[in-house]
Amino acid sequence: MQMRNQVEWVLHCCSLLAALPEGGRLSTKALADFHGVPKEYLSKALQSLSQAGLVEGSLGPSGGYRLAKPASEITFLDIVEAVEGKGRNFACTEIRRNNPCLQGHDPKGPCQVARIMWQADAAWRRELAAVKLSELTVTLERELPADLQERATTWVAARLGGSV
Amino acid sequence: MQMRNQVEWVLHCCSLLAALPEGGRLSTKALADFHGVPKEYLSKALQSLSQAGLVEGSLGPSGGYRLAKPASEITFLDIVEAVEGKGRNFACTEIRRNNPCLQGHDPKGPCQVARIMWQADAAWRRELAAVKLSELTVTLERELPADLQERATTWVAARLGGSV
DNA sequence: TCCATAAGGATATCTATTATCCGTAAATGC
DNA sequence: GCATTTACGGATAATAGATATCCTTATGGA
Ligand code: SF4
Ligand code: SF4
Repeated sequence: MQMRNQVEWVLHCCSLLAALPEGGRLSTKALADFHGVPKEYLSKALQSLSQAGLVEGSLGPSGGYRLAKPASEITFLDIVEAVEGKGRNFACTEIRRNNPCLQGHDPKGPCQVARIMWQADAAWRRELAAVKLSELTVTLERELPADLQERATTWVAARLGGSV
Repeated sequence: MQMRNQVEWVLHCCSLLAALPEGGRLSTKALADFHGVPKEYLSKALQSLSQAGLVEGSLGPSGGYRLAKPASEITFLDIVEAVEGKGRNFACTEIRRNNPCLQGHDPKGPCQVARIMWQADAAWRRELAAVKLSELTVTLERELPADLQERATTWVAARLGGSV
């Protein structure tokens, strides 16, 4: 039971987008190069973010992605669910209905087993919902020594799109 | 990101084993029939439980499984981890090392992103660890009307192994 | 007009889950 | 002893899901 790699990718991407100057954008290509992941596949993940209303894509040269709302209004849960889906991590396949000696019984609603598993799932989501993207101030970049941090900034600046 | 079906299966199996009379056992076949799942594959899951020290198997006719310790000393987390593994649900693939403009930097330890994801994972496990198998008193069976509950009891009794 | 880009459909590749099969060894009853 | 029943483990097949690539379309900017 492991999350997709896309989750790690988009978290890094969002962290980068959040650090962009006002009005700036980054293209899929730039994001893919920066993180060393396949561009086409990352594109799918970014489209998921876009459909979830977390980022906005724009076309044409100097196009690319930017956050669709302030980083303080985006939570980790938003990002994770955009890529991973909102489905619970415990799926009940209703095996109780297969029971040979209980045919004819039509149980209504989930049982205690499912309730407990879903409660744990809810705790996980609650934890993620409590962290805003804007709180991710100590990102990959910020944890770097100053010189490397600047190198990254100029690398990004050289590829900036949008109306900066 | 979904858990295996085996998790649902073994939770039901443990619930059944916990309700067994002292010294009683149930074979893989009985457990598979009761839940309507493939016997051979369920067997793998039960072997996982056995290796985790949660249940004890015994050979020969009237053999089968029983809990290896009191239901009050087994948590949901024990059961889930036995089948699903102890690995975290967020795997860091260290994509930060792919970064073209940060070569030569050797980051030590996980970043803030990973820490947050792992914290949520920990919350999920904490929730599961807080529920003992013995607290699962309102199980599938107990939520049934009395007549069906008795039918299930006799069905199980007819297949009981061990020294009852 | 031309190019760079997001978006989405189709499809291939790879990996993990699900499932089945068979052989071995131990316990039970005869 | 002997046949039967069972857990256990290895090998393998079938299926679903994640990963990755390719191609087409529409749009915005120069
Ligand atoms: S008894 Fe609970 S876990 Fe089992 S199939 Fe029904 S709802 Fe799902
Ligand atoms: S920066 Fe964090 S999430 Fe990204 S690769 Fe490193 S440890 Fe993993």
